[in-house]
Amino acid sequence: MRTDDQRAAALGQVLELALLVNDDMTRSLGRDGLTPSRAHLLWELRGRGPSTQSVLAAALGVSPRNITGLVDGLVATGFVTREPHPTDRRATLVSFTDRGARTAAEFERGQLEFASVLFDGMPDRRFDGLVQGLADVLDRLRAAMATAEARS
Amino acid sequence: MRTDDQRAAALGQVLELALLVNDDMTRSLGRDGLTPSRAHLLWELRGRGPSTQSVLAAALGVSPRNITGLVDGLVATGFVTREPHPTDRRATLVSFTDRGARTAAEFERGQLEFASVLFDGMPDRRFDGLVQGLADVLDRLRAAMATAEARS
DNA sequence: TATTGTTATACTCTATAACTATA
DNA sequence: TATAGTTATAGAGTATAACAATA
Repeated sequence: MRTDDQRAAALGQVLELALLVNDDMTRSLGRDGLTPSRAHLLWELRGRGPSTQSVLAAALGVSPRNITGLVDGLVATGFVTREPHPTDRRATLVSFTDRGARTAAEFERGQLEFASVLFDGMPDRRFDGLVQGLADVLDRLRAAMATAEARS
Repeated sequence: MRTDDQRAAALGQVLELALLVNDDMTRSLGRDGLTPSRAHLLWELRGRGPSTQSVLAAALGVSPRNITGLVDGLVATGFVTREPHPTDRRATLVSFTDRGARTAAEFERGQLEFASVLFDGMPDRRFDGLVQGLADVLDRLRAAMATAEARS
């Protein structure tokens, strides 16, 4: 049987992992002149192609006002442009600049490198145990957050 | 041999875990009227007892100016007080109010509950595999961030 | 001269509410 | 009447730099 101590230690691992992953990501993005929120917008844009701000607001789960600010920042730093929407004169289309498209494409390369750091040379058995354990924990966490969401 | 796809999927799990843990924590703290940064300050205070702001700045790894703001917020919301330092008239001691001490003590209870959500009913073999995998990944991540730190 | 914490200034992320232009 | 995006306002976290009081 597992002791409370063992569970607390495992939780500590999970919390530290979340912290370190966050820090690593923030630093890496900072080297590209990006913040996590702006990078998230680029990521969504990469998956959707040119998008209106209201679509981006829904995708990121933030207010329209906030999207105005994020796009302002990304325009000022040369990652995206605002173009008139071809048929709806109320809307604007946010599109990549060359630099923005290049940067977003490199997110994938960055992820491969990060996967190397985390998993290269790890024995298969341990890797498999990790993957199964994470799948289980993620299921529990998703379920817990869904019920918390529903209750609110 | 592991494929790139398997590694990418495992990385996706790690990133999602970091995201969900962060969100869950932020929501839970919000219910107590706290932000992550303010909660972090309370956590350090709990481990150290009454502390000067400069000690807290070093503990949180943020600027002294930032600590002024965090303590301002925690004083305004009734979690801590500023007291004169008994021997150094430049410094102030940040101490818990009753409410702050109670809240910080409940962080531990909250962690036990969170551990329950993540691990209750998980087969021992899977739990052990998860713990070993996390230990390995954490070692790699700490090492990578330490060398990145040293290089900068 | 060095340290502690403040004020001054600035940038980012976030929100709600009011408003304009357009559908 | 509803939608898209803006301005207005506000709060929180973060930083550097200048400064006052004290060591």
